[in-house]
Formats: sequence, C-alpha cells, structure tokens
Amino acid sequence: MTGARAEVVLAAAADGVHLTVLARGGPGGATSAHEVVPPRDLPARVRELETAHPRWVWADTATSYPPLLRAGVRVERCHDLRLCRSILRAALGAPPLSEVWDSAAADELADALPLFGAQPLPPEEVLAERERQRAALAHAPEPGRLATLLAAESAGALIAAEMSHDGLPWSVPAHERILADLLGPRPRPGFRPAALERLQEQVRTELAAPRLNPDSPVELLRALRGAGIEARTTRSWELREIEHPAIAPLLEYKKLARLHTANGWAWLDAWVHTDPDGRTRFHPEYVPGGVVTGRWATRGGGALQLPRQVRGAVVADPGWTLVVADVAQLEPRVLAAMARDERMAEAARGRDLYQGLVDRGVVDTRAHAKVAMLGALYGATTGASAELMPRLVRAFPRAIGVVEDAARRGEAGDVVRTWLGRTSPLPPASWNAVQRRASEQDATAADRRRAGQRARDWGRFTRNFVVQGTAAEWALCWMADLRGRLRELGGEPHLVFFLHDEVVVLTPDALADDVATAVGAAAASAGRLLFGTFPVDFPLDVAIVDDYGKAD
DNA sequence: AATGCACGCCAC
DNA sequence: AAACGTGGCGTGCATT
Repeated sequence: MTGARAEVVLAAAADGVHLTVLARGGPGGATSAHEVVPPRDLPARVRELETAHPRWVWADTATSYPPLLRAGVRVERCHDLRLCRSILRAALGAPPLSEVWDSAAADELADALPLFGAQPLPPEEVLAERERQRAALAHAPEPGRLATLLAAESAGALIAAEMSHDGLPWSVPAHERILADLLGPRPRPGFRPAALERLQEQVRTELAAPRLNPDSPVELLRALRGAGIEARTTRSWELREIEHPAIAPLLEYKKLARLHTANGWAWLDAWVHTDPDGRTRFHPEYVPGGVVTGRWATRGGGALQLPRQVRGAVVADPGWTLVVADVAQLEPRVLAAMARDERMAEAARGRDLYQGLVDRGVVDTRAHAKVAMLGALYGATTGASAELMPRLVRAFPRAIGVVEDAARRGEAGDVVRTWLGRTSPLPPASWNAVQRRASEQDATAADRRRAGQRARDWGRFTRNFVVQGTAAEWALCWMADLRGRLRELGGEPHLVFFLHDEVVVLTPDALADDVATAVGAAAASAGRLLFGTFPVDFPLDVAIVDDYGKAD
C-alpha cells in the first residue's frame, strides 16, 4: 500500500520550502520532481498536490502541520520522521540491525533530534533520513506489522494536530453552573469558594485544630493523630474506613478542593478561549507517542484527566451533536487476540467480557472477574486479585501466558514488543547496577532483596507494556480509519476528543446516525487490520448526546 | 525566586 | 477490592 503511493518530502530551507516528489515509495523511490516555494505559498501548493493523494513526509507533524491547518489545508496521509524514527530505533535496538543507523549522518541526526522541527533540517538531510527509515524498516523483524505501526503513528500525528487545532467545544456557562452548584459563586480574587471555607471550618472544629490547612498532608496527619485517629496516610480511600465526625467533611473538602484547583474558574480562564469563529473551545496539546507504551500524552489543561464532574461542560454547538464511543474492555480483548486465545475470545464475544467470564464459570461474580483480569494485566501480587489469578490461568492459559512471558522477560532485563512491534525500552543503568550487585560474591541479603524487587517492578512494566501498547495500536488504527470515514461523510464531522479507548466526534445533527455507524465500522476495521480473521470483536458503547456528561 | 521532590487525586 | 500498570498536574515543602 505504501509502495504505490507517491511521497512528497517537505523541508524548510533559507530559500524557501523544498518539495521533493518521490514518484513511488519503496526502496530506491525515484525523485521525479523538485521545487522550492516561498513559505507563504506553501498552503496553496499543498492543496494542489493533495488532489493526487500523496503521502507527505516531514520531520515533525507537530510543527509542520499546524500552519497548514491555520490556512485551512488538511492532508490525508503523512510519514512523521520524528515519531517513526523513535519506533524504528527501539525496534532495531539489537545488533547487528542497528548498523542501519550507524552512519555518521544518523548520529548527527540523533544529536539534532531535539531541534527537529524547531530548527528545520536541511532538505538533503530530510531525504536521507527518509531513505534510512525505509532501509531500517526492511531490516526490521516483522516489517509488515511495523509498517502498519508507522502508518498508524503518523495518522495519529495528523489527528492530534487537527484535534488540537479544532479544540473541544466548551460551554463556559455550563461549566460555571457546575462550579456554582458545588462550590458556590465565583470567589473574588485572592479568596476561596464559600463551600471550601465552610468545610474547612467544620474539619478544624471536629479535629480541634483551629489553624489547620487541610491541603497540607503533614499538618493534616498531625491533626488527625491529635484527635486520636490513627491514619497512616491522608489518602481518601484510607480515611473512608475511619469513623469520626471529622471524616465526612474532610472527604467532601478534598473532593471539592480538587475540583476547584484542577478544573475550577482558574482552569476556565487559562484553557478555554473564544476562537476566531466565535466558538468557545478547549485546546489541549496532544502528544502522540508521548507515553512509553505508545499511548498519547497531553500537555496543558489535563485533557486526559477531565473529571466526570465537568464533562457536562462539553456542549455541542446549536445544530451539532456529539457522538461519544468507547470500547468495552479493550485491553483484555486485545490480549485474547494477540495470544490467539480462542477460548478467551469466545468468552469475550458479548458486550460484557467480565460477565462472559462469570457465565462460563471462570469466576463467581462480575466484580471478581474485573479485579482478576486487571490484576493479570497489571501484575497484582496480593489480595483478591492475586488469589483469583489461578482461575484465569486455568481458563485461559494462552492469554495469561502472554503477559506472564512478558513479565519474565522484563524481570530478566530483556525488551518486549507489542503486536505491531513497538519495542519497550531497556531498564535504566541503575537497574542493571542493582542486579549486578546482587550477583556478586559478597552480596548481602538486602542486595538480593532489592534486586528481586526491582526485577519484579520491571516485569510488571513489561507485562503491562505489551497489552497497553497493543491496545494503543488498536485505538490508533480505529481513529485513523474513522478519520477516513468522516472525510467521506463530507468532512464536517470531526474528532474532537480522544481518551485511550474513547472518542468524541462533533457532527452536524443530520449526520449523527451516519457517524455512529462509521465509528462501529471503524472498530471492526481496526480489529481486522491488526488481527486478521481471528474471531475477537470490539463492541462499542455509542451515545448520541448534546453534552459529554450525558454519555455515561 | 526558582527548582525538584513527595504526596494525592484525576483519567484510562 | 486494594494500592498492582501508564500518565498530568496542583499543592506543600525543602533545597538551591
């Protein structure tokens, strides 16, 4: 698929933006044309060339694409050299494959990496990097899957830039109503909301600590002990176990204080703005590949932690609707597929995988199914979760074997790979030092204990890496496919939010049903792209709503 | 005054 | 149910 598509390599230089058309992809892609355009003419030229549906190759989508978006130009496909380089380097980490990267030019590029985008690379370097990546891909284990990953990662970069540009519809009045209901009217600058002041006074009275700042864990712990309460920490879930008149107002204080500091009026002032078109939007910066497993990160405004409390402020514009879709139990389904575990896939066939486990007698309750499964994915070692594990091992030896194997590899200091080939980092030097120390002649029991602890810690990381990373790949493919379908619907419906296994599309009312259908079709398509005919499905919960708060 | 860390809580 | 995976971020507090 990449082979037949023409590529246009884009690089900025002093004399203008260089566009090099590679008539066909694949090794030795022939240069058929080269031109230099003034930066101000670039959007128009990109728009012209886009009619032939090329793949745009550039150093960094996050810096190259936004100017095009501001000029009203969107592209269908790209290859993001920065993101793909990072994946390829990790994938080819073991000698002798790394020789592909050992040229002096590659080292220079590695040094220049932080400048990618910020300081444009010379056009010849961009072209050379493109060819190096082509060669590296050919040398990689499972080049077909890795090519899919590079395409998905690059598509994600486009989507991230577009979503950051478009923003999430945000109703300031709706948000202010939520805040007023819970916290009281907006306090004057330098003052705190009435509800917090009142609760703080209650806590102070009940603990007989008139000057207590409940936001200080140190002070709070001391005050609790002064009142005869033996708390180990000030975490809410521990405090909840305690019977004392101070606890209820304290928990309420913590909840509201969190809302006020994280998503209160200050957050509104900082992150919600009126766009040139007069609409109010929250514009988080999405960071594809920002998490080691391949999940996205975000910067600014805490977009990946939007509390349910304030989701009612995400309101569609008049005449528009939100289509909210999330995948039910994505990670266990992905695990079943990557393990080729037919029995687990069969148990997952319905909408509710956890209930499926109960129905097949694997565990007795849905709650147990959930803790057992999450425990398997995270590496739980204690409690009910760990106790239920043997049942899962017996029922789904192949699936559990995949995560157990990943854990063993991590404990041994080896890398693991996701389904499409994203490779985990090696443990840090300090980890190796601790392991070495434990194997020395004069190692103490403490040395060995520490080494075992660190080894198991890293094993839990690699265990989760393979599943979380493969789930992230599925989600990327889902979104990329959905983006294509939304373009086919005419381009008005567009993605406005993404949260690991959940998307929000903003669409004209009339197209809401078509969008809902597209979201489901994209999920099925992503499943086939990754796992072929393996019979695992990815059921969605889809809601057509005018505000995000109504979606769950 | 700026910086870094610990804590705690939000999301998945 | 318990504190086991990935993150961002606000606050307090010690350090520079």
